[in-house]
Amino acid sequence: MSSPAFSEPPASAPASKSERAYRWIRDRIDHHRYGPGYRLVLGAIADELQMSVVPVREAIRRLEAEGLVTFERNVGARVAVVDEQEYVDTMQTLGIVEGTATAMAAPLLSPGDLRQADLINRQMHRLLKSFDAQAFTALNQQFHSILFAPCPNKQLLDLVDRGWVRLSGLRDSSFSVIPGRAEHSVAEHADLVEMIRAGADPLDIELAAREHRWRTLNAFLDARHSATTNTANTANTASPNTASTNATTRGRKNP
Amino acid sequence: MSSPAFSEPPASAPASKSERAYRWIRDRIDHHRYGPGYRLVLGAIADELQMSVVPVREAIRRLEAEGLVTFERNVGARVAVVDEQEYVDTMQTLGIVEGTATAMAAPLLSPGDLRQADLINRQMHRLLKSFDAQAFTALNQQFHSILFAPCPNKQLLDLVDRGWVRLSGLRDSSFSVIPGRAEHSVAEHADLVEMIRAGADPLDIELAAREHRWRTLNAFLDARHSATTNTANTANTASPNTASTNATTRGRKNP
DNA sequence: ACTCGGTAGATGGTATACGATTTGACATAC
DNA sequence: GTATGTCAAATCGTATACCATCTACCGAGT
Repeated sequence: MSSPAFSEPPASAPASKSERAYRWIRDRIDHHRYGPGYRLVLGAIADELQMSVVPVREAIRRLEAEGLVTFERNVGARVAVVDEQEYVDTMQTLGIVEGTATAMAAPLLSPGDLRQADLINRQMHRLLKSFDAQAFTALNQQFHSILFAPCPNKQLLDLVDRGWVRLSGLRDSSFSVIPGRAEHSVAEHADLVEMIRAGADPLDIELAAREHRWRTLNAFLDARHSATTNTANTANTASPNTASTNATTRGRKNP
Repeated sequence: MSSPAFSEPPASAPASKSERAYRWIRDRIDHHRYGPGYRLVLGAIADELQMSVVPVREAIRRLEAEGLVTFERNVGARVAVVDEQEYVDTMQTLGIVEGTATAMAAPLLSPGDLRQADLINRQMHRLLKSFDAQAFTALNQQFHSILFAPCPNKQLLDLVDRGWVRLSGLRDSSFSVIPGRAEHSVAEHADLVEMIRAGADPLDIELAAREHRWRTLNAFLDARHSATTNTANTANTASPNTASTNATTRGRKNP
């Protein structure tokens, strides 16, 4: 009864195929395997996952509703392209909801949590020398996740989560594109933790967290507008997606 | 309820069936034809809309992703039941995003817009005598919609919209359950418009709008906790859904 | 009476099949 | 050389069919 040939699917959690498809696609989007603009072809995905197109369609509907993919009738779905305007909007919105979530979570954070956050920030500080945007971004998310995790409002946490996911398409580049932003970010992190530890007014914490994110946004916009011609090249070296994006935006096929 | 500018398909091309199914179901949820807990049976809906179940399934996936319906594998979908905790969370979240949206929109409001808002609030004031929760709520939404409509952040507007939709299941009862809340609400509306007209600090506007909503929430919670036994009856007379909800929660069929 | 177990019907899950639409390319005319 | 028309391939949209699973009901055993 241990492991006969039959009854291969794990009896414990037989997730539906559409669920599997959803997770599979989402995973590839999250991990940048499918960059912005990548065409999601039903048949191909179904084939690769060894299922029919129907579950894949449903998965894509969900992703569409979540704003992760765009959809055009009779043409198909592609990973949502985050243009500058959307990036700005999302970043702004994330600042708002994350700020409030952090403020709501602040009184519920244990000393251990705060120490953990400090630890991560210290790691980020060390990373400043041999700078690795990928790793830095990952730590950044960890840091903030700790701070807003105890927020009792599930809705709000969900929104924060979605904001992060939406940005995942190009958030690597944020730090790499903006000179000096990473250093400031680390310093602001330390301040934020200190405020929480000191039991500051929730509204102050909220605004501090919000401003922290908005400053990154503003730095991005400044850098973008001052050096318009140069940015393209910088972005190219930082994110390997750019090339494929350009290639896939025009034609119908994926490379 | 009515989504903002985007997500409106060009009228020229006939909408896909899954799109039609989506709108059809969503409309019934918005208009309380399908109350919380109502079972959405694929076959029945497909039959009524004269299509196969496949498009209906996709529509339900979208609704699921939007949080309007809950789903259980091999059992089916039902209109999301908003329990007290969810109501609180949603109301709180709505206060946050709506507050910021209102603040962002404030400098972009024309004198005409403000007059329009005033007009609606005056109507609400008149309604206070012959009180009609349904109408009052509708006007309330109109009022706030005017105030946050020019907010340039589409993401944020989308979140506000979703918040309103999520609450539509029981927001009628908010005003009817809470004694005196409607009066205060009208007064706060007037204050809010005046602040905007005077060009107040955006942060002040934001917090005023937020507090306005949170006060409704707090009033609801107070009323709920002080008179636990009585509230149930009041709610019953206000919302006809309650009976059917109880009936459908246990069994699998809808009445 | 109560519980357990089995069975039938209802409903969801998925595969397959076929029609509809779009796209890209090639050929032809100007 | 450019524009336009035609066609085939790719892909999406939907219907139908069939299997899997759940629920409700009913009868046997205690």
